[in-house]
Amino acid sequence: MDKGFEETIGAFVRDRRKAGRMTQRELGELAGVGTRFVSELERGKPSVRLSVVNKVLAVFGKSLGIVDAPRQDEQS
Amino acid sequence: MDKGFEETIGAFVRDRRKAGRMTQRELGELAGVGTRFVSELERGKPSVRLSVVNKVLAVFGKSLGIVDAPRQDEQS
DNA sequence: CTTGAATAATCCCGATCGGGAATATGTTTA
DNA sequence: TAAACATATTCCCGATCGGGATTATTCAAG
Repeated sequence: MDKGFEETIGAFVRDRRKAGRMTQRELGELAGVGTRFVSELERGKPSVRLSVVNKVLAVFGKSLGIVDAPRQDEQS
Repeated sequence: MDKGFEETIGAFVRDRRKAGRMTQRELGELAGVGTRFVSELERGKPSVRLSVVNKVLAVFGKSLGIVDAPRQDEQS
C-alpha cells in the first residue's frame, strides 16, 4: 500500500531524474545548480546546503521536510 | 488521524525544544551544534547545512526527508 | 517598574560548500 | 573495438556557513 520506506534523498533524485530521462547537467540547469552538486547529492554527500537541495527537489514538486529518523541498521 | 500539515523545520524544532523545556543552548549542546545555529534554524534560515540540521532533528528522533512541496501561498 | 533569563544580532575567522572546467572512469551503442 | 556520451573526480577560488563570544533586545516574573 505504501512504499513503507524512506528513500534516500540521493536515490530519490537519481530515480526521478532518470525517470524523466534527464542528464545531471540538464537537471542542474533546470534547478539552477551545478552539475557537480547534482552528482554529489545523488551520491549522498551529507553536508550540502538545504536551500540548494530544495532547488533540486522543487523540480520534482518536492522539498525537504521532517520525517521519522530512519533506522540505523541500514547499510549505506 | 494525521497532522495534515507540514510544519516548518524551524517551528518544529522550536516547539519540540520548548515542549522539552530546553533552552537553545541546551539543545545545541545536546545536538552538538552551536547556540547561534539553533537560533537561526528556528527562525528559518534557508542556507543551513543538511548534516547540521539533522544533528538537531536527531535529538527528537527525526530527520530530513522528502515530502511534497508545500503550497506557495503560505505566509512565511 | 526592576531584575534576570532567554533569544536575537553582530563580530572574527577557520572550514567548507558549490560553480565551472578539465580530466578520468564508466557506460552505452554502433 | 571504437567512438560518443554520462557520471565521477579533481582543481581553483569566491562566498558563506557555523562556532564562540559579546552586545542588544525581548520576555517573564516578582
